[in-house]
Amino acid sequence: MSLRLTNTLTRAKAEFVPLQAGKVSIYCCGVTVYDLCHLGHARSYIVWDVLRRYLIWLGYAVTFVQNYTDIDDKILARAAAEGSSMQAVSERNIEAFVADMAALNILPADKMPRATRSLDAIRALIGELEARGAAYSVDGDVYFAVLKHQGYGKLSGRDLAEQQDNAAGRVASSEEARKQHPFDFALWKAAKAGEPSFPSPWGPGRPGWHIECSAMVREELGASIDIHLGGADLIFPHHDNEIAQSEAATGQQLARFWLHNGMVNVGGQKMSKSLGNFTTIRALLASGVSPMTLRLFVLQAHYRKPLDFTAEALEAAATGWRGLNAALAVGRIYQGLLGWSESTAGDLAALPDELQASKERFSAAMDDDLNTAAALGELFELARPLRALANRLQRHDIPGLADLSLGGRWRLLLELAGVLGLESEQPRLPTLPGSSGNPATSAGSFPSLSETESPLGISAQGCDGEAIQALIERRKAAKAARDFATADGIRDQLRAQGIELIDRPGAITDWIQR
RNA sequence: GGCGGCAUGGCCAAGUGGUAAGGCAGAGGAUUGCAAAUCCUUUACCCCCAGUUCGAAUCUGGGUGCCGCCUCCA
Repeated sequence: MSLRLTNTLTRAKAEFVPLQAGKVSIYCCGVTVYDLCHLGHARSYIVWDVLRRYLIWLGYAVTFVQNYTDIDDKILARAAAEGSSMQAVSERNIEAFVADMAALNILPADKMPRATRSLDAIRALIGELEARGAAYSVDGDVYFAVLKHQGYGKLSGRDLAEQQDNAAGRVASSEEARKQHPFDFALWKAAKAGEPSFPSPWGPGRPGWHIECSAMVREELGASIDIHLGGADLIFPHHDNEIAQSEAATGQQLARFWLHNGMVNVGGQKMSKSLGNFTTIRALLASGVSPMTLRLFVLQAHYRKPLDFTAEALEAAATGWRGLNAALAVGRIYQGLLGWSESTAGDLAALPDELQASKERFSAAMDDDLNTAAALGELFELARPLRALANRLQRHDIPGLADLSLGGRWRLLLELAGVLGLESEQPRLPTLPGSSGNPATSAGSFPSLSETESPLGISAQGCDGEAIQALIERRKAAKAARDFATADGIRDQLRAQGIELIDRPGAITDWIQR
């Protein structure tokens, strides 16, 4: 088995072979930091995070570089609107980006260059292009001459001659007059009055959008890299321009593999700022959607296809994640009872045939152009017996020998889920009226099972377990009196607060936080 | 107009020549005072037409519908 990826450059799946054995260099187009990230960004960076995790799992040493575009018209506009500076807007949104990515369990890039800190490399690259005759300057602007570059548009499949007519009229006429060809694009823009600018051989100004990526790739990873990532909306013109700039300067192929993710749609239309149909990552998380639910939602579709964002689909992902989470968490919650730990529960080097086959199906799915939907199917299959075990333990059934032998399955599930960046989440803390608990003390500990506390151990974790227990006692009394209306009322009341009561034999009632 | 992509059960979504994964929702059963959870069982002539083939959701041709890019965009 070997990893095969769809390469936009050839529009075909091809076996992935890195330039240097055992090493993979990846450049991922980052965000323009003029605003918060939305679900479209989340999808893109989740799937590329999975690509990266899978390559690491396969044993590659991966170097992952992702840029911040912190010079841009929109950032300037935002700064002007709020009376601050380009730098202030950028810093704020970079901070938000880092927090959002961390919340989604996306591994931070190895290097995160910024346009404002890469100006030397940018100016040097523009200078080279000019010297080679691939670029020309007009009144402080510098443009790339697309006609001078053999094969311009090869990524998007655009033909300059055919495209010329369509492009005419789409560009501001004043700018068009200065260009030799309508598709020529700015490498350097002369400063306008009142805007921040940087010195250059062509006069004060700032870099065009595309050039920063070419410069950063070369500076951080070299002339030729293994994989270049981005959203499908970047194919043209951004990536075509990037290829033209880099290859005109170095004479080498910029990237061997170009991977592009599909868009997130809302009501069949692309989520975008201009349509106003976007949901920011933090708004979604603040609404109670868990990060892992979002990952599951994204990974249940193939990365190249459009993904429709609906409340229903998200709800389905949330329910699905709850089941998967139960299986992932069982070994940790009942560690004392089962004697499992992540390092000792079963030998992953000598898996029984059934689990070995499962692992191979997972790999085969991932090898096939990151078929995460199929890989997830395998995870759910692995999880089923573990969910059943979790349920029995929740009801205080004593685990038998067959249950204990599920340790290897649990560890395998943990490992494969980890490749997708799915990790079991601790139950969220209940918030009860009058609760004065201190959530800060609750992290990380899962008490072992006992007769006097909830099996999930939440009663000891900073919420008002006594209040809940008192209600449970009242309900128990009501049930004994066959006053089910009162009993159900208490259960409904707690449910509204996110507490689920579970009756089990012996007139014992457990509760867990949803 | 040019380039590219997609159409699979109520919803989401895998599946690229051999009689349709998985998730959600639904139905029946076990369990339950009722729930919740769990377990078992169960729900598809794969947009249309024609063709290739012993055999097609999967290949070819033609339709129809939808989406993305061609301006900033993950």
